[in-house]
Amino acid sequence: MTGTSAAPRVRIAPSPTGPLHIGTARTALFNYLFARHTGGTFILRLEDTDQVRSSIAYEKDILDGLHWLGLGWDEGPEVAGEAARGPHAPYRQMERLPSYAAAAERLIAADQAYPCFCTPEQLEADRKAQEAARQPPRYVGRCATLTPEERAAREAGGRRGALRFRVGEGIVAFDDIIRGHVEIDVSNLGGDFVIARADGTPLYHFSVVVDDAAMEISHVIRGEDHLSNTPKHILLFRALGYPEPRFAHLPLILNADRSKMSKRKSQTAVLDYIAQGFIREALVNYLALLGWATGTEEEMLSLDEIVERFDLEAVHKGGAVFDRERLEWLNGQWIRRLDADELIDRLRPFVEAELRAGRIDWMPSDDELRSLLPVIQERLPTLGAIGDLVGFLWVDQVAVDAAGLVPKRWDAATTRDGLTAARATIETVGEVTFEADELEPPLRALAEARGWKAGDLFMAIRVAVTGRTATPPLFDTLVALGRERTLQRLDRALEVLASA
RNA sequence: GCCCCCAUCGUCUAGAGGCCCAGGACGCCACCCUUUCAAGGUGGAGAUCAGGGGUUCGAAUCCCCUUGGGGGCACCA
Repeated sequence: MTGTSAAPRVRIAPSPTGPLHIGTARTALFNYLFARHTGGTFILRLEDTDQVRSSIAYEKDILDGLHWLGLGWDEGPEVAGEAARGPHAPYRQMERLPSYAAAAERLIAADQAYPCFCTPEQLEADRKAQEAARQPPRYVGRCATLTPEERAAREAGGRRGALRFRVGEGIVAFDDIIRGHVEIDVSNLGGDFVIARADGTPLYHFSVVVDDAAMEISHVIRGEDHLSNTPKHILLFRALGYPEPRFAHLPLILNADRSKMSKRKSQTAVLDYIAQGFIREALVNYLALLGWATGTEEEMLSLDEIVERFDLEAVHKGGAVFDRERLEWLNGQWIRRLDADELIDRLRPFVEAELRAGRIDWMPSDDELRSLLPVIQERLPTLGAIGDLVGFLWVDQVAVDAAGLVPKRWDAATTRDGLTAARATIETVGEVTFEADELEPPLRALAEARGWKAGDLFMAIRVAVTGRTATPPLFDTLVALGRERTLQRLDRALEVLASA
């Protein structure tokens, strides 16, 4: 156990082998929450020792995503011209190789680790045999008892061994902050495990321990998938003479079928959520409530409010299914809370995306967006829904077909009459000012005079000018469209009806 | 196969022995509002608290077993 009085030091240690995953974001969030709540330090470390799968592009995606979420770190790697921050730089494991080599030397000197010359083929054969015998996979220990002469002989042949850690015997116990007392017999660990590749690069179980010790991590808060591996880490902390941090294993985020959330079955990339128009307030709020609750009935909480209330010991043990519908609801709630300027700023990129995708023909001005806010703000489940909601305002022409133009209770002839009359009314009324309040009464009067249900007439107009049956309120929509374009679209619809 | 973890409405959860024949939210249904769609309001369906044993005057809450689910067991992280 570490000292209890010092401020906590926690870390998020993603490996840049893929885009920022929802699960990583949640783990980062909980570490951040714990650090901020306790006045501790939040550290970011990149675990890039898997050279084959790691890439700088993923690293950027992860860092950008965490920034986007508002989860700033106190200590972390240099990035984009910025110097590394914190007393334990560097924060990329591939830049810390000497420290692992030194730790490895100490273990070898103490005979707690030894080189293993087994080939991948041999290991694979062992595994197959164990599987056939219905035995759990485990390293058979072929190289555990090599004499110095035997080692020398193998090394003379130019072969370099991977480094294995001697697991020994006994039971490792620890008190997980979330799960309570956990005990595991090391005989179930699968035998002596590899801590460094033949090329000298460290493996996760090793580098994570060396770095957590070096960076004085006091609380290791991570996913439950690491629970079974924790004894390996504890063994290494002890062998290296380092104090053991406290552990807290978070429940997993699950697919709908309750398996660990995966790319195959769920949308896992944070960047994809961002691209669809989920906002950080909602994502953070939602993620915080996956596996943790305030104990009250409040559920819309800002990051700061969550920090205030967060309690690691109140985190659940059971996994939680990721429910996108609930996220969308929360997102809509948060969008409605955004003030005008903020919403416009956040909406702009999504309108630009519509333009790039060719779904609209020009870019509306900020003022135009602002004037639309009263009717769209409560209708956006995501920012990305903007195009679908009002994209028809920014296209040269909407697609309408004769059948679609005719309201359910009407026929083509009535629709023709209705639109013709409505056009005339709108043209007349709109001569002076073109406002929703001015347009509605005369059109209602028109419907009344002709014995039409106002809703039917409105629906015919709606489809004629927007090409859709579901839109924001009609008169606001006409105003947004403007008199000229409203009339043009009515004319166009009438032409379509005539030629049908 | 072995080890570990977990278990309250479909989902996220409240609940830390009596306030619970279980509360809230999402989703679903109905109604209200209403020109459509949303939003909002009101109401409803939905959990014998996985099952079975205990402990206790009393258990969703404590213990045990069973079942179910998940995770781990790489020269991945």
